[in-house]
Amino acid sequence: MERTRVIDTDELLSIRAAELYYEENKTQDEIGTLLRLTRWKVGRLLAQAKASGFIRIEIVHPRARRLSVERRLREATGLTDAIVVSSAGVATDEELQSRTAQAAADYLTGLRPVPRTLGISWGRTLHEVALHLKQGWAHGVNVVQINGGVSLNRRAGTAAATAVNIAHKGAGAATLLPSPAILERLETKQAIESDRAVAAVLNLATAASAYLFSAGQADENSALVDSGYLTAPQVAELVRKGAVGDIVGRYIDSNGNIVDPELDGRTVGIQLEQLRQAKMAIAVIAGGSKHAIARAIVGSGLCTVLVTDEDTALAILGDEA
Amino acid sequence: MERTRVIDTDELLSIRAAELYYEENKTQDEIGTLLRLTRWKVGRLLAQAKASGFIRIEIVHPRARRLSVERRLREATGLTDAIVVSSAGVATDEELQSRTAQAAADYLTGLRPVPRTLGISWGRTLHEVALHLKQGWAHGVNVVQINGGVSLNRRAGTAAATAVNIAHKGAGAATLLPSPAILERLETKQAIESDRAVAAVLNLATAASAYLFSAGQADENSALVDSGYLTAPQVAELVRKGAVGDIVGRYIDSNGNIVDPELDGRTVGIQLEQLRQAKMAIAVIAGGSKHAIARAIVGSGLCTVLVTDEDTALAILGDEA
DNA sequence: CGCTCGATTGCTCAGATGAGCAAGATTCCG
DNA sequence: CGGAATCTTGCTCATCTGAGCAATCGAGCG
Repeated sequence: MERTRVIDTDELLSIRAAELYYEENKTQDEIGTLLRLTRWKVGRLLAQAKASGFIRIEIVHPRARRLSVERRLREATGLTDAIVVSSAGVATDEELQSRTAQAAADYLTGLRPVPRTLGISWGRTLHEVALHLKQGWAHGVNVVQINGGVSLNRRAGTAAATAVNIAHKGAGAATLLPSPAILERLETKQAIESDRAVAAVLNLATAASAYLFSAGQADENSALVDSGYLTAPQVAELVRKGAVGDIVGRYIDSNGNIVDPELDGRTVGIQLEQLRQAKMAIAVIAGGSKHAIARAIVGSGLCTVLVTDEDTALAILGDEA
Repeated sequence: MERTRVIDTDELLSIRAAELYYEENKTQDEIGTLLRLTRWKVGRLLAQAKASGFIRIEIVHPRARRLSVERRLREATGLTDAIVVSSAGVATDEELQSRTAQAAADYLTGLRPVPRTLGISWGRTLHEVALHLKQGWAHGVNVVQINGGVSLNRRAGTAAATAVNIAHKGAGAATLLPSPAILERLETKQAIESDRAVAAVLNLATAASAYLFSAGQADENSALVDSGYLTAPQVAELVRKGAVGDIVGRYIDSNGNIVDPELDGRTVGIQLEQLRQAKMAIAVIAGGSKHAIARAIVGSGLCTVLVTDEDTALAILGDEA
C-alpha cells in the first residue's frame, strides 16, 4: 500500500505533463492545448516535476560517469579530482570493477602533464587498469612498484606483469621492487630494505611524480591472505582492532591510522605519509565490500584523486538511499 | 566482465555530451566549447545517444503512466483504450495493485459519456477501485452486479459493499445479485436463475452500458477458493485442463475459452459472450501472477479497455526484458 | 588519376523554451 | 472589512534547439 499523502492537483498535472513531454515528445504548447493550460503553466509544471525529483534521467552505458556526484565528492572532501562511474544497470561487482578500471585507465591517459615516474601498487584492480590502458597511452612513463610483491603463490608474477604492462604500453620502463610484501621477522625486513637494490627502488618510489594504487577490504578474501602473507585468523584479529582494509599492504582503521604497528614494521614499501604528501595520489576502488576502506582513505587524505563507482561514492558522501 | 565490443569514438563522445547536458545542464553550445566540437555536432551526438537508448528518462511517481506502452498495446491488440501505470520503483505487488486501482478509478471518473448502468464484478481489486473513487465521481450511476457474490466466508458482504460504495460515491443506486457464485448442482443454479428477483438483476446486468471487472489467477490463492466455492485440488485440476484464471467467476484457458463447461454451467452471472459484445468492458488487472490471465482476456477480446501495470502490459506485448 | 555517390559538416531559419517582469489573484492579519 | 504581503498568471524577449539544405569530404571504382 502506498503511503497516503495529499497529492496536490498541480502535482498530478505535472506528472501528466511530464508523460506527454518526455514519453510522447509533444511540445509544451501542444500539452497546453491538451490539458487546457497555457504553455507557460506547462513549462512551470515541468520545472516543478524536475525539481521534485519525479523526472529521473539516467545515462545507461558502461562508460557513463556521474558528474554531479563527482562534483559533490570534490566539494565535500577536498579531493583534487573525483571520477565516479555510473552503477546504472550493473548486476555484478565484477562489472563495477571493470567499469571503474576502465575509467581509471581513461583518467591516466588524459592526465596532463604526464607523470614522469608513476608509483604503483598491485592487485586485481590495478591489473585490470593495466589491461584497459591502450598501447601508446603515454610516451615514456617510468613505472616503479611502491610495495612488496605477490610471490608466495601460483599467481607469482602478476604484480610484476601489471607494472611491466603499464610501462610497456606507455613506452617506458618498469622498476620492480624485489621484495616480499610482509616479512616474518623485523630484522629480515630491515636487512632487505638496506640492501642496495631494494633501497634504490624505494628511493625512486619516494620520488615518484604520481602514485596509482587500489585498496583491499579487511576480510578473508583479501589479496594478502590469498597470497599467503596473512592468515584468515590474523585478518580477523586486525578487524577486531579496527582495520577496515589495506592500502599498499598496510592495514588502516576508519581514521586512516595504522592498526598494528608491529605488523606494519614488517611491511615493505613506501610509508602512508608519502602518499599523504604526494602531489598526486590516485586511488582506484570499486565494489560494495570496499565502501569502508574507501571512506577511510578519502577521509584521511591518503589520495588526491579517487576513481570509484557510484555506490561507493554515495557511501563516502553518507547518502544512503 | 562487460561484453567486449568496439566502442565507436562518437559513441563515447555522445556519452560525455549527455553527461554534460543532462547532469550538468549545460547548453549544447557550452558543451561544444568544452569538447571542441561545433554545437551542431553536439546536437547530433545527443540525438544519437537518445536513439541508441543510452538516455533513459523515467517518471517516478505513483500516479505515473506509460503512454508509450499504452499506445503500443492499443495498436497491437485493438483495445479501445489502455491505461498502463508505471512500475518504476515499485517494490511489492500490493503497491502495484493499489496504483492500478487508482488509475482505474481515475479512468472511470474521466469517462464520457458517463455510463448509465455499470455492471461490476467483485474481488480485492474492485474493492480497491471503489476505495479510490472520490465522492461525486459521477452524478447518478446505477451499479449492478454481474456475477454471484461472495457469501460463504467471514468476508461476506464485501462484494455487496463494493457495489454499494461505487454507486453511493457516484450518487446512484446499487442492484445486488442475490445468488452464490457457483452452485453445487445444475438444477439449483437453473432454479435460482429463473427466480424472478435473480432474473431481473441478470436482465439489468445484460443491458448495462459498461462493465467493470477484474480477474483472478488460477491457483490456490484465488478468491473463489478463499470464498469456499472451490477447493485447492479442484483448481489444480482446472489448471491441468489449461485454466489460466477466472473472469466473472468463469475459468478460461489461454485462448479465452471456458475450461470446464460443467462447472461453468453451475456458475451464476452474465455470459462471457456478453462481455465480448459489450460496447465498453473495462478490465482491471495487476500483479505478476496475473500475466497469463490478462493475456488471455485481451487476446480473446473479453475487454475493450484494459487498466494494468507496466509489467503485465509488457508481458501481453511479449517484450520480456 | 578523376569521377561518382554517400556520409559528414556547417549553416540558415523557424519553432520551442526559460528568465524575468508586471498585472492580477489570494491569503493573512489587524 | 481593508490593505499589505505573497503567490500565481500571462506575457515579452533573448536564447536554445532541431529540421532541412548546400558545401565538403572521403571511399570506392573504372
